[in-house]
Amino acid sequence: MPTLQDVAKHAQVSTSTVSRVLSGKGKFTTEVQTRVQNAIKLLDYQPNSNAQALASNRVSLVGFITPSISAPFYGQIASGGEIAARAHKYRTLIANSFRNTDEELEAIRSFQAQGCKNIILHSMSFTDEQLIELANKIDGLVILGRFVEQIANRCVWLDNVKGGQMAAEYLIANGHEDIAILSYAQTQCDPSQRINGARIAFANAGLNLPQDSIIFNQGQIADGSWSVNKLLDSGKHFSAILAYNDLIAVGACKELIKRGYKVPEDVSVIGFDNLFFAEICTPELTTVNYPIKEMASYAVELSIKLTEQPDAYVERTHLFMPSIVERSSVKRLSK
Amino acid sequence: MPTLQDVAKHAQVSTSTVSRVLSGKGKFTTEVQTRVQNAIKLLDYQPNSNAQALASNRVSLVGFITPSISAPFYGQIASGGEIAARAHKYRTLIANSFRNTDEELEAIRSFQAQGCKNIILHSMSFTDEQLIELANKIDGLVILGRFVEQIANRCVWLDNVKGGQMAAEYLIANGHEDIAILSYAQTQCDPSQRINGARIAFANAGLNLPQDSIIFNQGQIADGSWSVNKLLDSGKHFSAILAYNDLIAVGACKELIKRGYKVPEDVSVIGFDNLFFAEICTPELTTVNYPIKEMASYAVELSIKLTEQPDAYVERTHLFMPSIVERSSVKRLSK
DNA sequence: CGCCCTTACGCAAGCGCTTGCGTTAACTCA
DNA sequence: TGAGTTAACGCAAGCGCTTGCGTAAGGGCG
Repeated sequence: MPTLQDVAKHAQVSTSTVSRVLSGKGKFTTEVQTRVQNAIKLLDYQPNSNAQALASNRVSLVGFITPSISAPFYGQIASGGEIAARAHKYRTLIANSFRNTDEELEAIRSFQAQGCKNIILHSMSFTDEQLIELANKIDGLVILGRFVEQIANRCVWLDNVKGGQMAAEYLIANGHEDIAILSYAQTQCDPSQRINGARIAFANAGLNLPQDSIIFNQGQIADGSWSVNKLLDSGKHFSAILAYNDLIAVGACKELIKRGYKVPEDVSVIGFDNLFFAEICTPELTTVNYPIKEMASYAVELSIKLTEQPDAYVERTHLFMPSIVERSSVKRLSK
Repeated sequence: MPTLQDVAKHAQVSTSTVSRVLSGKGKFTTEVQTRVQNAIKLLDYQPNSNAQALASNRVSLVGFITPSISAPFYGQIASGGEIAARAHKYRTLIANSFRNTDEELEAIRSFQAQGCKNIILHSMSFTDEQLIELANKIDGLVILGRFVEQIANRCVWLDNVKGGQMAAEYLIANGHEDIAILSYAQTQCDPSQRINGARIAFANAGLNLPQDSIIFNQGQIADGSWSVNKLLDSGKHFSAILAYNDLIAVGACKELIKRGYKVPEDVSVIGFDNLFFAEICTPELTTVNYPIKEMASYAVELSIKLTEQPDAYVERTHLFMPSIVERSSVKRLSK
C-alpha cells in the first residue's frame, strides 16, 4: 500500500503538505492541491487509519454494544447506527454482550483499546452508578434505551411509561377491563415503567390492576406461551393481554390459538416494539412502536457531536415517543 | 491511559521486555514476568491497538460486509461471526452494502485502511473476476454464500442445487405435481441454482417444469404477495409453491389466505432459509434450513487461519448442506 | 525602498508499540 | 581455566501519520 511519503514524493511536496491537503486544514495553493490530489489518485492512496489514530489520538470508529446482534430489535440498532456512522465517515464496531456485565466491560475495554471513544451502549446489566462512572470516563459514550438522571444528556431513551399507558389506554378504549400483563422479569427499568404506565391508564379509567394479573417471564416467544398457560390454568378471567414485547405477544397468540381461543375474538393482544414480524404473524399484531432505528442513528449523531464538538450545545434530554400501531390483534368489545 | 512505557518503568525493565512478556514471545525469567504482570494489573494497562497495528502490521479485526445487517439472514452472519471472532480475540467491524458495488468496494477499502485483512464478504454484486482479484489481493478474504471455482478454498457456501432439489423432492413426495416456483430476480447464482435443483427433482420424477410456472420477483414479503396474485390471475393451476426464501413464502401465504385459499389445505408452500419467523407465522412454515450462522463462524475461522497460518493445510472446499425442516405449510396430497 | 505581516510550505518530533540486533553475564565443556 | 554458547534483556529504529514551529518568499504600506 502506498504511504503519505509516496504521495509526497510524487507531488514533490512534503508529507505535511499532503497531510494538510488531505484534512483540508492549513493553507496551500490550488496548484499544490491538484498536484497532491493527482498523486493520490494515481497511487490509489488510502491513509492508514492506525497511523492516523496514533498520531492524532482521534479515531473514526463507533462501537455498539448490544445483547445480541441477531435479535431483530438489536439488529436495528446496529443497522440504523451503521448508516448514521457511515454518513460521518465513521466505521462500525459491534459486540454481543449477552446481557453479561463482564462481556460488556470487556467490549468497552477493547473498543477503547482501539482508540474508539464513540460507544453506543444498550446495557441491561450495569447499574446507574456504573453507567455514570463510564460516561464520565468516556466522552462519546451514549446510553441507548435507558435514562439516568445524572447523565441525562447522554441518554437516548423511550418514554416507556407513556408507552405502557398508551397500550393500556388503547385496550381500555376498546372496551377491555380485564387485562392481563405479560411482563419481563429483569431488574432493569423498562418493564416496571411500562407497568406503571399501564397503572396510570387503569387509574384514569377507574379500573384496578390486581397483582395476580401480571405474569413475569423471560421475554422470549416461548415465555409468551408459558405465561398464557399459567394465566389460563389459574382460572383468571381476561379479555385482553398487554405484552411487554412483540415476542411475548406472538408466543401468547400462538398458545391462545393452540388452546382453542380465537385472537382477537376471544382474547385481544397488544405487543410492544413493532418488530418487522408483527405484520407477518396471524393475526397481524397491534403493537406499540419503538422507533429504535431512529434512536440508534440519533445516538450516533449525539456521540459524534459530543466528541467532535465538545462545546457545542447539546439538548439536555433525548426522549423519544412511542406510538400505537393498529393492526388486527385487538378487538373492540361491545358493551 | 497508561502506556507500555509506564508499565516498563514500574516493572523496572525495558519496553521491549514488557512487549515480550505481553506477547509471550522471547525469553524472560519468571521473576521479570511477574513484575511486569503486576505492573500491568496495577496500572490497568491496555495495549493501544493502533500502535500495535502500526508497528507490527497486524490487526485483530474481522470485517463483515453484508447487504443489510438488520435483515434476519444477515444478522445471523454478523452474530455468528462476532462470536467466532471474539473467541480468537478479534473485534468485529460491519458494513451495510445495500447490494451496491460501490458501497462494497468502499467498505473493503476502509476495512483495509484499518489494516483489517480478515474480511467476510457476502456479495451480491461483484463478478467472479472481481472476487478473484480481491481474493488475490487480500489474504484473509472469505466469500460467504457463493462459490467461485478459482478461489474455491476461500468460499464458504451452501449447496443450493441440492437445496432446491430437496425442496422440490419434498413437495413431490407429498404428492404435488403442479408446482409453482417463486424465485428471485437477480444475476447472482443462488436462485438459478435452486431452480436447477428443482428441475433435477422434477426430471427424476418424470415431471416437467413449464417456464411459466416460475415467477421472478424482488425477494421480499411484498413480492411473495405480488407473485401469488400474478400466478392466480394467470389462471394457472398449482397445488404447491416453492419459494426462493422464507420472506417470499410468507408473503405468498398471506396473499393466498387473503384471497380465500387455505394453506396448506388448498395450496402448500415451502420456503428457504429457515429464518426464525418461520415458526411464528401461520401456518408454521416448512422450509429448507440454511445453516448460515455456522457458516459465518466457519468463515471467520477460515479467514483467521488463512492469515495467521498461511502455510497450514486448508480444505479445498467448504461446502455446507441444507436440510428440510418440516412444519405445517405443506399438505400431503392423497391420490 | 525598507519594514513588517502574512501566506505557503518544510522540518522534525513524537504518537505507542514491535523487533532485529547487540550486549552482558552466566554457564558449558574440553 | 579460557574459549565458545546461550539465556535474558536493553537499545534504538521505524511503522505512517499529525502538527507546532520555523522560515523563505511575496505583498502592503508609509
